[in-house]
Amino acid sequence: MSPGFSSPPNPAEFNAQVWAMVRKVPAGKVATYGQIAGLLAVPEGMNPRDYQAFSPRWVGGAMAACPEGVPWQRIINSQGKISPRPGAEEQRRLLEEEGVEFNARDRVDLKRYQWAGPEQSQQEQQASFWP
DNA sequence: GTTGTGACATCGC
DNA sequence: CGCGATGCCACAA
Repeated sequence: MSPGFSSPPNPAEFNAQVWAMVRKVPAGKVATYGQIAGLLAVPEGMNPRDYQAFSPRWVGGAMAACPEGVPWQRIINSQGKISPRPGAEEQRRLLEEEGVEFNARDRVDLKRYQWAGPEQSQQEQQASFWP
């Protein structure tokens, strides 16, 4: 089910921000939960340290309810692997179609495929596409 | 009221 | 570099 791990102050709004950020991730790139959480603004009145500690879970919770149109497949954990969940194979297949290479251990090289950020997303798209 | 668990992150070996 | 184990909060049984 959706545990919702510690609901953020405004779950609906937080989820919307997460989805918006995920939509900015270009094809062929991947982002980690913590990265997405870090790109989002910290809710007021909340200790950044706590936010950093739990926001990744909230991102996960948001992905659990991700609507259509959101490239949820590009969001993986900091280890560069797909979290063990039903549909993981589907996710991996989709990423491979986008050009993301998987290691022999079902792992992605984050140094190479991790999303640089929302500012450089446009450059990434129109600039050099990998050989 | 208590126990277990979760689309993660980080530290240690 | 890779893999295993631990911790955080809140909510469900």
